[in-house]
Amino acid sequence: MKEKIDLRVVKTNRVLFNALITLMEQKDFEKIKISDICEVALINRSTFYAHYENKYDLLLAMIDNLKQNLENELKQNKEENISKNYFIEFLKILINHVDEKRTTYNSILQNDKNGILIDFLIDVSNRDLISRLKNNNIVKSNIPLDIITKFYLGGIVSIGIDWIKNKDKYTKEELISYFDKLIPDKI
Amino acid sequence: MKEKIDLRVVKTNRVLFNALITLMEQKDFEKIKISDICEVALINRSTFYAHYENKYDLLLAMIDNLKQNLENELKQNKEENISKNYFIEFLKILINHVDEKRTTYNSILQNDKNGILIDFLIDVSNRDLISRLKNNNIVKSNIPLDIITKFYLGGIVSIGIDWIKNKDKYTKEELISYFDKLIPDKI
DNA sequence: ATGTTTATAAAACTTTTTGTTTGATATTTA
DNA sequence: TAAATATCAAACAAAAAGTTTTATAAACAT
Repeated sequence: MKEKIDLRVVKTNRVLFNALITLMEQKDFEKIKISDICEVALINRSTFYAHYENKYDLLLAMIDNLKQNLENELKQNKEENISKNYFIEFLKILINHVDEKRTTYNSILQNDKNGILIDFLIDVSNRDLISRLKNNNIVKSNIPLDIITKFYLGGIVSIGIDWIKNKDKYTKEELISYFDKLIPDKI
Repeated sequence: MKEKIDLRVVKTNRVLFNALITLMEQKDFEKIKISDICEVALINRSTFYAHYENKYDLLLAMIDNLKQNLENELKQNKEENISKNYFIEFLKILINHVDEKRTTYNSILQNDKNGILIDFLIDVSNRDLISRLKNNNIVKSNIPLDIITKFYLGGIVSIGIDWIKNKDKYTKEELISYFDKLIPDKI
């Protein structure tokens, strides 16, 4: 039941993905025209429409493709390497994967709306968080302070997003108590 | 030097913000037309262009407005309340703020591209992370497991994004060592 | 190697959406 | 109440999206 994909289709997908990445490095996703993509990809606009409904559709396909690549790399490693320290092993592969496709990931991250939210949270909460972490082991480690704050604020935002999207999963009080436990206090 | 803003402008901004939020709850930002926004806001399209260049411009203004609200609330509390536990105090205000504007924040988060990346990272790394956290104090606390993983993966993504955007700030090896220190291992 | 299938290109076209301009009207400010 | 100016209405131009048709070329199957 394996469906063979026409070589031409594979090729078209590749040039479309590459064109999108190239353009996303240059400008906002919003401002990219389908005709731009086709021009860079050197394909006809009607061919684009034969494959995708719009540019967002194309973006999702490209991201899905990335995910498949990563999953393959992880799978391959699992078979070869039988290390005890799974998580560090996982991180290494992940980081290499992202490093190799850095421009792609960067272009995806470049124009996002969440990032704006996170940035303003960092902006607004930095001082209070640092005051909590002060005199703590973490701060005494040789990790740069801005890395530490990014880490904990990233965690907060991540749970916060979950809380926003799932209103009745837990109360505000529970949320606070989770943060209180997860973020190290003075010792 | 205070510039007074015409009441009509204030009103127009408000209806535009509200219209955008309403529409973002219903569909992708990509698919929202400026004419949609104006229709919902009950203003003329030429009025829109008198204030904003495009819908992304409007979105940024709306988010900036949110930020100002939050900052005011924080400032007000700082003056009134002189508690020792600054960070928990901060979190309470933040959470109340987000809770009150939940639909707004939700609509912003609904259609983002980073979220897709984070989701697939969660998808792909869950098992390995849990295996690391197992037999650890954190997992033994009464925090739900999916909250814990969201927290640490959020932290990882947050630093990861920083690393992607600032190529030469630190090496892959340093990155790994940061994660190794920040994420609790078996005790 | 050859006939068949099918993806792509080309071009012309319709529709949608954007963005601009004008002058009249209504609202705010002082 | 007068002056200033934001909004509206309507018509317009231009850009981009999306569709359709036919011809061509590339990949596939046998």
